[in-house]
Formats: sequence, structure tokens, C-alpha cells
Amino acid sequence: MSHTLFLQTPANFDFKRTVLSHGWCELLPFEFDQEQWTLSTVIRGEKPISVKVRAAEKSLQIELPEQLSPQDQTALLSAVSHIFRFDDDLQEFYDLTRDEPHLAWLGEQNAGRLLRSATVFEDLVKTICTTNCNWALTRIMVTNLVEKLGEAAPGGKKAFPSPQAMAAVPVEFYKAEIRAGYRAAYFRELAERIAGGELQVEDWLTTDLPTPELKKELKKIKGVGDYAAENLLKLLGRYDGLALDSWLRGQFYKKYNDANPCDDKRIRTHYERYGKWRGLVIWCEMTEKWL
DNA sequence: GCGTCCAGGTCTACC
DNA sequence: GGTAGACCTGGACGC
Repeated sequence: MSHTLFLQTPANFDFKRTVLSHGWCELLPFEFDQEQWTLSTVIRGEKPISVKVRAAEKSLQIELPEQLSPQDQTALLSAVSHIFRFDDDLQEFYDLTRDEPHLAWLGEQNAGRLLRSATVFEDLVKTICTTNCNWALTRIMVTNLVEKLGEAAPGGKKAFPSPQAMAAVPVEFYKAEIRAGYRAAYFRELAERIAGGELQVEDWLTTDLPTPELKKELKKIKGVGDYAAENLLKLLGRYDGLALDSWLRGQFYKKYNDANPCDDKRIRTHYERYGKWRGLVIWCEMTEKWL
């Protein structure tokens, strides 16, 4: 029997801006329904559970297929808070951008919370899936990972696979079944290191390491270069890096350089004045029209 | 139908 | 530290 929970949202929270903050809502286990304005996903706790989330009065309304134990309910609400970035205090970001006419909308619309996955591991794998390919292939790889390695929740929808599940299949599986190409060995190695306890990527959420040091740690992972590391850092709440990729560069060229290419140094100089918030400023600026 | 290019880059070898 | 070339794949495009 279905069950509904409500989770109070922070004061400066916007459901739609968060859901459409970047492409993650299009990648399984997320499923976005633009007509109903709901975001579904599968949370992998003690056992996978599918949830459907929509905006309600000063809260999120969360539909579940069944009532949970108090312990499981607490864990689920914590996961939803994590996904929707309730912990991210953006007041300083809004104060910084309020007086700039082209950025004042950020605070007015409560923009800037970047949707993230239930775990750092999932965000890490998905980020590697965005490198050196088009968005269609990213979606194919993530869909295959979820459909072929994810554990099913009651109702049949699947969660993102655990490191253990990903460590249990050979490199050839990633090539033939996931269509991961040269990334196959990266995924297998990453999953093995995490499943074996050598690498604790979830600790990156709370580490005291300065951002440059943390970025070095991220780049030790095969398949993670400057773009991927800086993109992940954004999902960890650190916005110092621009995470420049071909799409973001192209948007900058159109907006500020008559659609002509320029070097990255010029882009970095343009955003330098936003300090530790520059990565969030460029992303929000280039995706303003997504909503 | 076929070949080429490129996309939400990174790695390695070499200088 | 900087750079050229290789790397999987699938979709768009030109012919």
C-alpha cells in the first residue's frame, strides 16, 4: 500500500530549478516527468525503494510504494535531502551576484542547487560517462549500467549498481554490454578499489582537505581529468573550478565572443572575480534558459 | 549506404 | 609543464 512523506525544504529552495539544474534528471535511476513535474528515482538502502518526489507547500512530497520502518524512513529522508542539496548554503552566492543585473535572477529564483545522485560513487561513474562522448552515448551507458547491474526495487524499477555489483563483472562486460569502450577498464578498476575498501569516495563529502588537494585525489582515478574532477567538486559543494567542457566553452563563445572560439585563459579571467563561486556562476549563467 | 567528423576529455609518451 | 596522438561509441552530416 502506497505511503506519502513530507520533507521540509530550506528557505531558499526551488524544486524546478534544482531538478533542471543540469542533465542528471535525464539519467537513470532518475526519471523526470515534465507534465506532472515529478522526479522519480530508486534509493539503494538496505533494500532498493522507488520514490516519486514533487513540490508541496514549503516541502517535498515523497510517494513510496509502502510504509517504512522508522529507521528506514530516516535513511530515506536523509538520501532525498542529499539529492536535492538541502545542505548547500548559497546565501553568500546570492549576496555576491545580487547587484549584477544579469545575475540578480539567481537569488530571486533560488537557483544554484545542482541535483546530485544518492551517492558520490554514482556521481563519479556518471561523470566519467559524460567524458569524450555525446549526451546520447552518456545516456546509453548509464541506462545499461542501471538496467543490467542495478538491483530491482518492488515494482521493477532499478537502482544504480553498487560498487560490489560493478566489481563482480569483467572488463569485457563493460565493453560488450555497457558500450563503455575504453572506459571499461576504468569502471572495473574503480569498482574494485571501492568494493575492496581501498578507496572511500563517500568521505569526500565531509573531508577537510583543501579543494586543490581534493582535486588531486579525484584526478588519481582513471578517467577523471580536469573537467571531470571540477564537475564532481561542484557536486561536493566546491565551486572553485569552472569544469570547462566543449558544451560550456561553446556557450561562452556565443555569449561573450561573437560565437568565435577563444582560449580557456580568457574564460577563466572573465569569471575570476567570483572567487570560490565562479564554477557555479558560469554554470547557472549558461543554463539560465533551461527553465 | 558509406565515410568522416565530433561530442558535456583523458591518458601516455615524449620533449 | 606542455603537447601530439590514440582512444570507444553513436549520431549528424555530406555525398
